[in-house]
Amino acid sequence: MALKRRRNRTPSPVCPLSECMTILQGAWTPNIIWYLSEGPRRFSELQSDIPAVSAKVLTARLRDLEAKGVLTRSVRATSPPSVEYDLTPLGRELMPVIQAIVDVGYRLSICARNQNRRKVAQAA
Amino acid sequence: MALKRRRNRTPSPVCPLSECMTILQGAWTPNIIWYLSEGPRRFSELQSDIPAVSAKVLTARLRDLEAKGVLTRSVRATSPPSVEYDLTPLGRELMPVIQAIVDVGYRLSICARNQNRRKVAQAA
DNA sequence: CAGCATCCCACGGGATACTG
DNA sequence: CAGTATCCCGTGGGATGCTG
Repeated sequence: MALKRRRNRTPSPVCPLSECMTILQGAWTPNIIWYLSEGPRRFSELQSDIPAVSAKVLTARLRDLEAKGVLTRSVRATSPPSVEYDLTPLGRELMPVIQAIVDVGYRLSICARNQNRRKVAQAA
Repeated sequence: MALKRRRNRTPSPVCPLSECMTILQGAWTPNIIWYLSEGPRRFSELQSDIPAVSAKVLTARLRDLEAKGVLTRSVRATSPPSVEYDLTPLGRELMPVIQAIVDVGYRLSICARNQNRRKVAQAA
């Protein structure tokens, strides 16, 4: 940060506010939390909950969230191995946040649509 | 979407929930909204509010948010041109959301730190 | 002042194949 | 079942330089 040799790799400027947002970083993170809100779920269950996500990314996001204390990962050493993910109390506190985003997001998308319509009308 | 020729460019799988999150997409978006919450602000003011952001990105995010109806952009055709950005009512509704994320995020970071300490203790 | 334009890199994420 | 490994691409974003 002090000296920036050419083409600095910009390690992480990130002010405090952005840092907080990293909790919900990753396109699938909110969905994962959402589906876990109904109770603990196994890896494959999450995969069918969110079919579009790849195993790699699902693993990555789950590990991230685990490290952040949003959820817990418990391995059951059964013959077909099974792993269960569950929200921590703290993770559960994210629910209203996500819900709020969904709410406002929905109204914003409607608003944007209307504005587009208006623009089209003006253009005509 | 229907037929996927090899190496599909995966246009945008995005389930509804993720789509809502796109409002807050971009590392600097929450900060921009945050600093606008205290009232309308000019481009250069936002730049000094968030020194780490580049002009390019700031412009990009502002345009995005404008298109989404989160804020308005008003050009004042003065001799030193000045542009003011202001939150829309809808944009202002994002404030509690961001605040909530900050709150939970703060406690999560503390939690993570404690866990690290615990792990270090175990390792020792 | 408030931006575009250009270049270039890092990283998130998809696809596919393989493993304990 | 629940991943890991590899490869590859698109995009977000930083740096620098230029303009109305």
